[in-house]
Amino acid sequence: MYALVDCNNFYASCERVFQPNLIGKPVVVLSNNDGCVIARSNEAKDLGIPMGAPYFEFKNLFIEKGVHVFSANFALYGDMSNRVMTLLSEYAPEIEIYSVDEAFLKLQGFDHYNLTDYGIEIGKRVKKWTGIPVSIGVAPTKALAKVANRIAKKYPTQTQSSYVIDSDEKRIKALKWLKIEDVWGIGRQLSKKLQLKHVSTAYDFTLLDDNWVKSNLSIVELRLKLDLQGIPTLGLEESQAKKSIATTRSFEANYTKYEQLKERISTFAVSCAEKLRQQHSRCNALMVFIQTNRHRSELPQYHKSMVVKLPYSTNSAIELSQFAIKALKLIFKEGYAYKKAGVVIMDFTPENDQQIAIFENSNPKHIALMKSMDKLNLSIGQQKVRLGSQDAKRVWKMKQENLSNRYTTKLAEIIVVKI
DNA sequence: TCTGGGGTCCTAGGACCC
DNA sequence: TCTGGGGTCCTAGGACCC
Repeated sequence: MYALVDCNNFYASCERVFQPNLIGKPVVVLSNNDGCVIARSNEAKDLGIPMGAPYFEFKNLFIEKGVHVFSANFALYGDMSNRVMTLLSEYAPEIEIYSVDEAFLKLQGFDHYNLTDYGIEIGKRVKKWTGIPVSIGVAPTKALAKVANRIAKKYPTQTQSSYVIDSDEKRIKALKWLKIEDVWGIGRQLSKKLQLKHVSTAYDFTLLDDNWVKSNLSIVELRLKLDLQGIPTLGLEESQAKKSIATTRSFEANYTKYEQLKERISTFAVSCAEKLRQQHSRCNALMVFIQTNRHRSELPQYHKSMVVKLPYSTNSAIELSQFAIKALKLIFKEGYAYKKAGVVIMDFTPENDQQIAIFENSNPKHIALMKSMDKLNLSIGQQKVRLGSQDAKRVWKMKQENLSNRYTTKLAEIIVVKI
């Protein structure tokens, strides 16, 4: 059996751990730049606030309804996530951390356990030790565990939020209840396509012909279908090194000058390089993109990206920044108001089996230099040591008007309890 | 005025090989 | 007049997830 443990309204719940007076009240968390809503407490959902709601459109409603608003505090959420995952890994021999707020546990050798009770026990422990409420779905396959989790979330009883699908009757009942567009792996396009075939529930989907699914949709949907039928097809995935790493941002204002974008692109490349060194890889290609504001269709639009194959593999911030700027130079056009840009690095090779190129190689001196840079930034603060091409005067700032403290990762911001 | 960020996988089609 | 068959690799674009 697989258990899917999912934190309820994760970011909103993280904020509530440190402001328990907000329990029972509507809470939302905003994206970077305080752009749009990315997490909502149940009370906020009940007010009809949709996922992705633009803050500026909903600001008045928030004030009127007393919604508590937070800017995204990813340092806090990341740390809280680690705490939850560490705890969960004690409850099963194998665990797949599926996202920041979700994990699959493989419950092998639990034949004599009451899995509903086991789920409740996990939930209680996580709540008590981290303050985060979770829902738990248990079933013979991953896709069905997702379904069970939805039921646990939707119908929590007073003290528990755990549901087990352990018979075919329960499986069919659950699948008949679940709308096709709510199935894990069926997004907007696929559900539209399926509805044309008169598939409106997950159960209808499992009745389709395998060949039809494979040839009209794809192998992915066929695997999903089998998994929903109770035939384990999706296994636990091992955590592996990333295949691409991205740093992209929307800007608070529009940028029209090349120099402004150059600074941003350089900083993004430096940030990618740092993440790359953390996983001990080098990259062999990078992509740079710039784009205007797609929400301003009355303005001239321009989207452009460029992939650069590197002449040698590297994880040096200096070299990646240089290549990224070269690419930017080629795609930048005057006369547009740029709103967003990013750098994506890909095609990784391990740090320590570097191919020596014939003509050009990564500067070997950068290895020691990057080590020092990482060490300094780790001890004195992020981005304290920067390249000359980066924001020397710290002009660039993200809009974060309602940022909470980094309670768990910054000593100066630790929670104070008055007794 | 103001609309996020970071990933994965699959498919189709083109280029190329013998 | 007549123009094969079987592969691999790469890329762009699209779909999905959180």
